[in-house]
Amino acid sequence: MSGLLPQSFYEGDPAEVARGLLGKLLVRLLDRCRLSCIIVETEAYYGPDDPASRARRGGELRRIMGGDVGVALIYGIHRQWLLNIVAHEKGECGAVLIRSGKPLEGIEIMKRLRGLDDAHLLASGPGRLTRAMHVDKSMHGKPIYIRDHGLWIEDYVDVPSSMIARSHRIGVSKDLPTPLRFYIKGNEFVSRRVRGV
DNA sequence: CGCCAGATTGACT
DNA sequence: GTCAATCTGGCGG
Repeated sequence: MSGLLPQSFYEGDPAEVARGLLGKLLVRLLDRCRLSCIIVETEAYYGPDDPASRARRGGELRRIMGGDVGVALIYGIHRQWLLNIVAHEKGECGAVLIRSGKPLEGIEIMKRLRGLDDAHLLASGPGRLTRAMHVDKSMHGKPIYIRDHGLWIEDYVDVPSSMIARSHRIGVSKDLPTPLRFYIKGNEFVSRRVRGV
């Protein structure tokens, strides 16, 4: 079997993990069918000091974001489920939002789940990606460094740093000074909600 | 207990 | 361009 990312992959600065996830394969097992997307866009979120982080509000999300790394954190907003992976250094708090993917396996199933034919719209956006891969709240809190829950991440390609661009996070009103969105330069499957990006 | 804001999407005046 | 749908947790805006 190919390279399942180990839990240790997610132990590190959220921005570094977010960069490292570009080019990896997000895999979903659904009724013995493999759905997968190449991750092309991510964002890093930190703890209570990050004004855009859900951890700022405390509660369950903060506990999960400060807990075991490599765990799925599913965040419901505006009728969408957003997929995050808990990632931080020891004793810290943070997560990586998976924003966009390029569909690779199970494309016909994804088209059915999305009710769309255009591959460029299947998983280009955090809410679109979760719908295309049938990820919902039932995945919340589940480790993704094992295959037991039907959702995991595998090695796929190495993306050289010259191919990685960064920008400010999309849709946040109070961002940190550091750009924390990472994406593959020029990739057609990156979501485009900001003019000129 | 109700209201508000927010890491979005897609349909429509 | 504009707006509504709908989930979560903090706060009384």
